[in-house]
Amino acid sequence: MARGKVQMRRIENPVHRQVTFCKRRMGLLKKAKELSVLCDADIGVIVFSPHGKIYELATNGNMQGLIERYKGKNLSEVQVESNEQNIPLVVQQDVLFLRQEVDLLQNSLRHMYGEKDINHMNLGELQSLERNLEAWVHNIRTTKMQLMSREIEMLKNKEGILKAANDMLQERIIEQTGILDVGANIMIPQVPLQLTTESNYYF
Amino acid sequence: MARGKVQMRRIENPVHRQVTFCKRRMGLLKKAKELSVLCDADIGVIVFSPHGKIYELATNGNMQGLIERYKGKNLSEVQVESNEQNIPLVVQQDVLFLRQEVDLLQNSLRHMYGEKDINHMNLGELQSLERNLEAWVHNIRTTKMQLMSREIEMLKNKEGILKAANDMLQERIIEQTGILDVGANIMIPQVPLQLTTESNYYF
DNA sequence: ACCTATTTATAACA
DNA sequence: TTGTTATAAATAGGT
Repeated sequence: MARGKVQMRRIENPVHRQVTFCKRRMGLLKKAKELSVLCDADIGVIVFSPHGKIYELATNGNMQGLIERYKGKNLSEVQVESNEQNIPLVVQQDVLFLRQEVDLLQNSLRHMYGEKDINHMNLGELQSLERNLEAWVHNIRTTKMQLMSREIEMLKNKEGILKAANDMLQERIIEQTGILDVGANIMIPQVPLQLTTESNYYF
Repeated sequence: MARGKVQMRRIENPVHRQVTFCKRRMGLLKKAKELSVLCDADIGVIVFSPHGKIYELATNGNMQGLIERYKGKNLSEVQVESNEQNIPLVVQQDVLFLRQEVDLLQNSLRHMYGEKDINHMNLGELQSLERNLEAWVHNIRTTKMQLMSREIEMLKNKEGILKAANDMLQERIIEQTGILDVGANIMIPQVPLQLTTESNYYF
């Protein structure tokens, strides 16, 4: 499609084929995601490479569910009321809980992708979602702090190195000129130990 | 992609959305076919329209086979689990399936922001993500508050109705028995105006 | 992986 | 829907 039109048949050169596979595969998945977001559609893409490797995309975050939906089949219904005697209560509760969790997460994913409204979620769902997001925000803050600590360390190192270099240069100038007060204007300003303006941007 | 760049979010105008869905869907399937031919890959694409209509492409001509192949590569690892004697196999399978689904969805949520792991994001990206999540949490809290206000209103109404009914019943009893102190035990307890225990669960 | 000359896809409009 | 066209995106071939 560029630097020359390509014929629609198998690319015989294995190197070219591999490169094209990689590039076009990424393009295909990108297009699928875009279609999903723009038009509020659920899309699943499965790609088997010639060597059997699998690449996949499920815009609702879960290929299994998509396949089930495609096949029009559902999980077996666990009849809580009628089967109580056969199935331990804990297991029933597990199933119910997991189903709720799946619904919640799918709802969340849909909202994130499609900007759908929260107004269709009930209080329990909102509560759970809020907890998840807060945990997520906490993780992000932790990661940010780690990154910033590293940045601060790095800046301190730089400062030390520059100061040493500066000292050295001053001495050399003194040696060469014999005039003492020249060095005063070259000194690095002594700022108190604090975050740089750039670092503060990230808060 | 033409006559103006488009933002990557749900197209609100339903006509535009439908047109774009039609065009991009065709584009996506074309790209999938091309990748399949050029690079000798097997590809399956499933598209659910917002109204549940299914569009599909299986380059080997058989979606079922593609799905079986996909499942075969994925499910074999997970099957090893403890067998509890009393629980029907279908239920065990349901639990396994749901657990897998939850994992996948959680993973998706976690990795959704640009498909990046938090640990590989830079400060700017983290900052942006944090802001987005905080906005989301804020929306959720607002929605929760609205829901709860409605619930409180409803409960107040209920209280009023019950109290009126109670008053009526008391009067009737007084009329019928002529004994005044019977009604005292039927009175609704006068709780201060506050959230119910059930409502407090949601904080 | 990164770069661009070209080819393709497609948004807006009719 | 379908067609047209100006423009955005994807990407083939090369580095």
